[in-house]
Amino acid sequence: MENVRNLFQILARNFGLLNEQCCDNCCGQEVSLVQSHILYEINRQHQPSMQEIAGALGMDITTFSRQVKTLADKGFVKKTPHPADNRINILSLTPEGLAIENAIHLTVNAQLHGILSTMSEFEKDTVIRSIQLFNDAMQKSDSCCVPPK
Amino acid sequence: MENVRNLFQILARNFGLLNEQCCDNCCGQEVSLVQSHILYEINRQHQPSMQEIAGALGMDITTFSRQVKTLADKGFVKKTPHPADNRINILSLTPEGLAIENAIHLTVNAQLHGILSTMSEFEKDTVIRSIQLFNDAMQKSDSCCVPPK
DNA sequence: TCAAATAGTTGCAATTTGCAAATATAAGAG
DNA sequence: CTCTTATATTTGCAAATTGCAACTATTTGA
Repeated sequence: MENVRNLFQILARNFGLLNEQCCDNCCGQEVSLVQSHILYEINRQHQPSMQEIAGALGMDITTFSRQVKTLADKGFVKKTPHPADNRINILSLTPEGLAIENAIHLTVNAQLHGILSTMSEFEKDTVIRSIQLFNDAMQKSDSCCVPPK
Repeated sequence: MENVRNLFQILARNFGLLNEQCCDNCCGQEVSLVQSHILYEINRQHQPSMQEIAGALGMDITTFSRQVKTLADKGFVKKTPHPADNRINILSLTPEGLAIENAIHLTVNAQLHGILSTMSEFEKDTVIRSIQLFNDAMQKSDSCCVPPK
């Protein structure tokens, strides 16, 4: 009841390790862990700008700019000028980028399901619903998870 | 039921942001995020060696060695040669290191409780129990969360 | 007693990071 | 319409982080 931090710290660490390993396994030296986060978020959003993705990930925009350039050079991400505002670049995944994102997604998802498979149906449902609940609560709380300005 | 990855990806990301912000807020330029992870794990284990902490965090031992040196130079971590084996260094927090770790712990814990406070008692309990359950399942699963050899 | 194993540290060289300053474009005031 | 200001993104640069290979120091075991 008290030590909530421990739970989340360990969870986040373990998921991070799993994520990193999966990333290594499915896409070899193709993309780094942070780059995989970028692919993930571009895929998730609808015609996002650089700012939007960088903001969602809490990344410094200059660091982000360079990482996107790397991904674009590798042919995984495409930058399209916004039709109504040339300052803005719309980001999208190329077919190759999408393939990598999908590979990572399937691998991570399979690992997670493997872990959940040790539980009863009821427990599994409860765990999933709980995390959903917590994510929603986090989203609503503006005191946190808002990247610094 | 299907898309478990999304849930964990977002959870881990948001907790990461929260963790980072807390770290900035309580200890200013004192320690970086990775260094805070090191303090956390040293505090958690009982007379740990370098290998044990680096292993738990999935960090490369050489990177870890340098980070520990930085922390030792700052006076937050102490390295004590193992009495029975001089190759091994036992790591421990200095009072200053412990103070920082405690400050981070309290801040993160408070934030998390703030988020949980928007839920009913029942929901709160369920969420906490669920994460406990999942962490245990992860620990048992040897297919993941085992840093690459 | 000496060859292998183990713990940890350094020498690089590449990558990543973020602040400050620059560029490019758009929007608004007059 | 023109000039100031705001917004989006990129670069310069210098510091911090990373990891592989090689090295040192100790211990273990044949």
